[in-house]
Amino acid sequence: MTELTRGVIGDITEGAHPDNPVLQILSMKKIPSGEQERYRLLVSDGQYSSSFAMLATQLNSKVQSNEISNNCIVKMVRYLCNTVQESKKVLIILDLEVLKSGSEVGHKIGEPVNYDPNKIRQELEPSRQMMSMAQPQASKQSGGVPQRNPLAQRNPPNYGSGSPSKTPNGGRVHCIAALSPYQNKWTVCARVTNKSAPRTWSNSRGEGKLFSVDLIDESGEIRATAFNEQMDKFYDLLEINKVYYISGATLKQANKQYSNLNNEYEMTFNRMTEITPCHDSTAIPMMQYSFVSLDQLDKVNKDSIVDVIGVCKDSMEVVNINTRTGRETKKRDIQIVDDSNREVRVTLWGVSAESFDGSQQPVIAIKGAKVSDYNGVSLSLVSSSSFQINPDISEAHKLKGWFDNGGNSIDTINLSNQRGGASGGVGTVFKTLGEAKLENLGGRAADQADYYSVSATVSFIRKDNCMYPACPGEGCNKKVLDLNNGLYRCEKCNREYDTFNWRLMLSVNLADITDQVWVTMFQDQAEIVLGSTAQELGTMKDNNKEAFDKVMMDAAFKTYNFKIRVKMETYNDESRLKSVVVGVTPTDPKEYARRLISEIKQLSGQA
DNA sequence: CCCCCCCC
Repeated sequence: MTELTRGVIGDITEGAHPDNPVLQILSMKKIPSGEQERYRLLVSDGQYSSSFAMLATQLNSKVQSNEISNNCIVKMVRYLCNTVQESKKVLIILDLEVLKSGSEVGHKIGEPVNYDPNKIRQELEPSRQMMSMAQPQASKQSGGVPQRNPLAQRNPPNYGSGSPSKTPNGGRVHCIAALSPYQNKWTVCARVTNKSAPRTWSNSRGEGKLFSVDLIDESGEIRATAFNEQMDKFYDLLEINKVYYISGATLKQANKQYSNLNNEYEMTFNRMTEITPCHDSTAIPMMQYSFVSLDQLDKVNKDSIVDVIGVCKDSMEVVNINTRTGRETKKRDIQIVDDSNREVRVTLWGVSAESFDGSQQPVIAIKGAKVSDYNGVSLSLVSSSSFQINPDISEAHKLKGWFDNGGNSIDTINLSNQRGGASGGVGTVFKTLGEAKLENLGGRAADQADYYSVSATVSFIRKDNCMYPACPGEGCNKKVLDLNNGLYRCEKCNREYDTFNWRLMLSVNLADITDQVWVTMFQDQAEIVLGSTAQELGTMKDNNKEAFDKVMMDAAFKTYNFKIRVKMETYNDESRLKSVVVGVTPTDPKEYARRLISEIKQLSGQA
């Protein structure tokens, strides 16, 4: 039978820090606090009950998954007790193990009395007992009366693992998790885990420069930003991996769209802010992650920021990329896999891309990757992201063990199915034409393309102007002018040729059961749909109109999987969505039926 | 007070 650590709530509020105390969670309350929800818990040690406990936000998922529920018995593996508002105690549970589920226990154990530090401890009876499932022999040795854990009081009070509890001025160190805009006198002791490059901005509200850092302590994490003068003051002082006392910054609601740090607030340094290095800091953790298992990524919204960990199964070469804004940069795609048997593509940029070495198939832990819907799901690092190679954390060791013991040869599902993964075909997410219109694909921003795949039928092909004589110059393909003297002039190459190539630029209407759309198909795709080469068609067009018309006729009412790029394009101040087919394969009826079945299962909740 | 973050 699982026993509670009787009386331990009193011990903890008095400053003790026993290892692995066992409590029962009597009830939970969601605290309304902005976007980041928090749970306050009514806990019992069998003797006392108190609602002073809060769940660290990284454990919220255990409530949502019902692993933590009313009446469950938990062992507090990591916790800390802080004083807020002069004398109020708050217990923050950083990590716990559920020993017995709420449904297994089913009721409140004993008759705990509400703990009031000023009253109850004086009336305390002497036999406070430690009983735990983990130490049955301890209770036997002491003649059936379990003793308190002898290690219980060795740790210093308040901070579990010896983090500084005093500031250099002798004040108390606050924990990051307890910071809020409603508290104005505080000092935290925090490690910098990430530091951005300096950046400037200029918009209608003004211009300036800034940089930001991610700060963590044992209780939690927070982002801090320094603008203008504060950037000049603190940029060189704050170094990654070093620890600082920080006080007097502004706290405001964090915009979760741009961060996945587990904090509903973020910090802005101001002219009152003081930052001094801390040299007594071994216990401040190095990094805090909230990993999302790869099999959960398809449930995450596009553009979300997530932490992931995986084994780098495959690493592509570095390639040069020209961005839309004309800048040149480098990228490297890697493929990471985890023990949910999923793999996903991750894109690294710039220096990270160049220096990354995937040859030893390392574990990579990524903080703050951005979720993209390209080819299903893929991830991309952004400037606020960071990653660690083979970090010394349990998740990494667990994954490496899984990978080396068979995980590396498992047939995984590739969420970024560009390499012949589970769903095959032309890649990207399948939608109906109706869905593509409804989701406003391509309409989010100028010059921003969206891709989707659709199984659709060719309903009409425009014959007029469907092909043109093109420049035979290597990779040119521009339209040439027939000089009617056997020469053809290309304006782009600024020269005449004695020959030209036929190029197709086909305007095609596609239909499925939901809608229709006009798309453009260039050479390669048009040749597949027409079943003839551009050269053959060019000859027919000039010499055998009947054969040409027959090709066009025969091409209609055939069904393909089209991969379509949608983009907003503007001509003469008029914007319209333009759809270009970038891939065509015949629809395989078996694969199509399988996809429909899987969609039906998902819609009916069976998947 | 930023929040752009790239390519297929």
